[in-house]
Amino acid sequence: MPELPEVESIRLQLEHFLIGHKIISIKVNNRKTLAQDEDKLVNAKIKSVRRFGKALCIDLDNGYSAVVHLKMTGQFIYRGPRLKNPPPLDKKLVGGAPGKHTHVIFELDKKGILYFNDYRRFGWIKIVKTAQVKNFDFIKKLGPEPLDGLTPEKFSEIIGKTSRSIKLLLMDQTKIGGIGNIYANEALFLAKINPKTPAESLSHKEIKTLYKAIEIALKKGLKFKGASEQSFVNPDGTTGNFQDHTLVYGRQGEVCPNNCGGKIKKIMLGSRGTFFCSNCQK
DNA sequence: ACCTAAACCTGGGCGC
DNA sequence: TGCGCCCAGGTTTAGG
Repeated sequence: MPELPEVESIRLQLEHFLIGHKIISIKVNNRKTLAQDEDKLVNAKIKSVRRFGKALCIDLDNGYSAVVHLKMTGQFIYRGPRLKNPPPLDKKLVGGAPGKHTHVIFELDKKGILYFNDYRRFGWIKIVKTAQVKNFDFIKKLGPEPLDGLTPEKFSEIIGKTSRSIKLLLMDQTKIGGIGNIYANEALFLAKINPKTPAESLSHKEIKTLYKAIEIALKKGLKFKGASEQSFVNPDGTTGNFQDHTLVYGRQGEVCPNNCGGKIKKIMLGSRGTFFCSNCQK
C-alpha cells in the first residue's frame, strides 16, 4: 500500500499517540511478521517515531528500536487516551482491531493499545539496536528522499547514469527513497514525460520539471493524507482521500485532465500498472 | 547493467 | 450464486 505520503501520515499520528507511552507487553500472533526479540521493547518508553523512505522506526528509551515495513497492506491501529472520539473502524479496510489479520498487539500503559494488521502478511517488524538502525540493510541501501535531502543536483546525477526507464528508476528505493507506483505515475504525468523514456535521454529542462513534479505529487498526497484504495488507514482509523484526486493513477479510459483530447492509457511496465496520457506524455 | 517473471499472501472485482 | 482468473500502494531473488 503505502508510499512516502501514506507512511508519513501514519508517522505523524504515531508520533502524536505513542510518544511517552511505555510498552507493557507484546503479543505476537504471527512469527513471519515479527520473528524474534520483541521482549527487548518491553518496559521501555517510546521516545520517537522516524520514517526512512517507506519504512518506519519506533525508538525506545532503552537503546532498542522497532523497524517496520508495511509493504502492501500493513496497518497500525491505535486505541487509547490521546484518541478523542475515535471514528468507527472501516471493517472493509481494517477487518477489525483485533481481527483475524492482527499479527502483533502492543499493550501500552495508560490503557493504550497498538495493533499491527496485515492481511497479505508481506510486512515485517525487526527489532534492532537504535544505534544500528542506519546500518540496517533496508535503510542503509535507501537513496536520498524527495522533500528531504534529494537536491536537483543529486537527482540529475542519479538520472544521468542510466538507460533504465524513468518510471522504474523513480521507484528504485536504492536510488531515491519513498516513491512508489501511484506517485511515480502522477509525477510523470505532471512533468509530461512518458514513463518508458530512458532516464539518460531526459533533457536538463525535463529533469528540473520532473524534480518539481515529484514534490508537487508527494505534497498533494500528504495534503489528502494518502490514498486509501484497498487497505490504507491512519492509526486513528481514518482513511486518506488522495485516491479521489489522482490525475492518472487508476483512471484508464478517462479523458486526460489536461483536456488535450486524449484518454488515459494503462500499460504494464516492470509488471506494474502504468497510467499515462500518450498525447501529453510523448 | 538491464529486463522479466515469480515468490511472498489474501481478498475484491469481474466475466462467464 | 459460484467458480476461476486477474489485479493490488512493495521488495527480493533467480534467470536470461
